[in-house]
Amino acid sequence: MILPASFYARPTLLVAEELLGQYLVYESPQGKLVGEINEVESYIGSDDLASHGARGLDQRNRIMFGPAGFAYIYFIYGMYYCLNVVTQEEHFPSAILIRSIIPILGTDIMLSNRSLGKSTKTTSPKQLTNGPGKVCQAYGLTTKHDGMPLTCPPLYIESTDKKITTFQRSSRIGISKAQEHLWRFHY
DNA sequence: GTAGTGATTTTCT
DNA sequence: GAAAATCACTACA
Repeated sequence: MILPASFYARPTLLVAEELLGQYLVYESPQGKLVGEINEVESYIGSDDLASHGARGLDQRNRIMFGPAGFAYIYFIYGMYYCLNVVTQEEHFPSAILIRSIIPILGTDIMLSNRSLGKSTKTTSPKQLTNGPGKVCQAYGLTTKHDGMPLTCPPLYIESTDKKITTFQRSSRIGISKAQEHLWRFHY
């Protein structure tokens, strides 16, 4: 079953925890892609200095201030995109960054999307989508998908009835601020 | 195996 | 002008 908007319209840390083990599905032009979410990070409120929402509403982060259940995709480091899921109520900046997934279906499509022409040695199937930039590249997601709903095809998260109870918490990756928050969940 | 660094562009100061 | 929610390549152990 597709997770409804009401699932996302709850406290961000709770949603992040329950997203582990669910399937991120994208019915791409090339075919259906499915992956199990195994790493997420939360970005919550205007007090979270590591969050784009901390500096107030602007052109890039406006989706974070919108209602729950939408995709927030932004461009970073000149070459990568990151996919977030917007949570909680409208006007409150909060989102969950999908950091890593395990490919389930459409692995060949993901591989061709990533088109790693050079090094096939260091790229094992496990490393295909084990980073936020890689997930977007494998799924073919760009800022064209920014603000797209996650509650209906082609892009949505499928509930697996699986509840991950053994996961780890740690500080977030790739940021320099607010590292005291253990808002990264993975297993 | 780990450690260090270049790529590249959007956005804010 | 500088930093950024990253990744892959190179060098060295």
